[in-house]
Amino acid sequence: MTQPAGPAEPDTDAVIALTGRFADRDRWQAEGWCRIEHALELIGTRSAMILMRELYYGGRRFDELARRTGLTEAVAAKRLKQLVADGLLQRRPYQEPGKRTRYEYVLTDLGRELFPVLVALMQWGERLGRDGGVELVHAGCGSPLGVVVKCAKGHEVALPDTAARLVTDGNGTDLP
Amino acid sequence: MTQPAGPAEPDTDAVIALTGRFADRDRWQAEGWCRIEHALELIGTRSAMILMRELYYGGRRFDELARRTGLTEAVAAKRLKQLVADGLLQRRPYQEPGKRTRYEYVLTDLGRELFPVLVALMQWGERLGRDGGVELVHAGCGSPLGVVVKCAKGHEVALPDTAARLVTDGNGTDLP
DNA sequence: AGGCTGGCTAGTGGAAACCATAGCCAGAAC
DNA sequence: GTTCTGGCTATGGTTTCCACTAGCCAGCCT
Repeated sequence: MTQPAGPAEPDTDAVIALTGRFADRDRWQAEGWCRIEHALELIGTRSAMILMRELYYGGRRFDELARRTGLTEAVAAKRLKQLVADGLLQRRPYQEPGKRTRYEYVLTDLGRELFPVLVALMQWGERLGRDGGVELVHAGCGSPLGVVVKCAKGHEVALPDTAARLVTDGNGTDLP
Repeated sequence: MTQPAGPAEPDTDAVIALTGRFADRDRWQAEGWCRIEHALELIGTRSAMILMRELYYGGRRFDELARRTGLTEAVAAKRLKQLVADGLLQRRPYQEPGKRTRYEYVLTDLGRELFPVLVALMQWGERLGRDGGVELVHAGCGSPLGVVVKCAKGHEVALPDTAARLVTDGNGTDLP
């Protein structure tokens, strides 16, 4: 009667195994230390993410970006300015013949490296089962794109039994 | 004189190549169709994302989740309720001996499948170069985790020259 | 019976995100 | 010059996010 659901479902343990100084969860906290939080400070808004999407699709010019994301020009201007300041985009002058100089927004290396995040989000969004939608496929073979979790040595980390260990960066700073 | 920056930097073309009916960008729009937008409706807030992080670290109980994310209990309660309603988490009763029945939050399959998104965000967050931070490593070999963009047939898609084609889902619905 | 504790809920308030509308400015076109 | 256009900026409003404080309720402990 207690824990009726106990053995019925496979015990969904933590995906990330904690070892070493991280084993005792009462003695550390990820808040403020987490790289996810750092990332979200830059691209944590819907407008930032869908502007990046539009840039991956090849959008460059201001009014086109605003129109195709459905954002108002005010929001688009503010967010683009922030993305440039944060180094994801570069504002670059261009000039069509017989036109005045204008500016376009192009991805920097940092911006281009966000691609796996977008792909991962798309892949997960597909799981939600809403119909319609746009899907990315590999240009070479035509089959859909996704992301795979791997370690630096190339070992693929399977999802159901993903295990990991936490480390700080090299400089031995103490945990908060 | 025109396009002074033209050949200087490698032309940062669209990461995603558009072909077929998508080639003419004026004739379609991703707005409302994009799976990224669908995904962001569920996990587009900072609180949702860091609660998921805490669940991956093994957090389960309400006050622990609230405390370790740094969220207020009010926000944590609201967001957890939403995550349960959206199917990322499951609210499950448990009872420690001599205590009353309580509820814990555990990841569902849908929630567990979000893991690549978190890893991708962490990987990108590392690029931001803030010092400190928590990093995930492969439990087996100890080297850091990341994500790799791959197609369903297993071809790895290199970042600098990622190419893709857009498709609708099978049912041939027309584009907006 | 009264207190304590875990797990919330309610009220308030500030800040940020977003939308809508309107206006501004530089410079090519006329 | 005047107009037109692309690329913004400004103003005002609604909604959402989040923090802070306070309180509630179930049920175990005494």
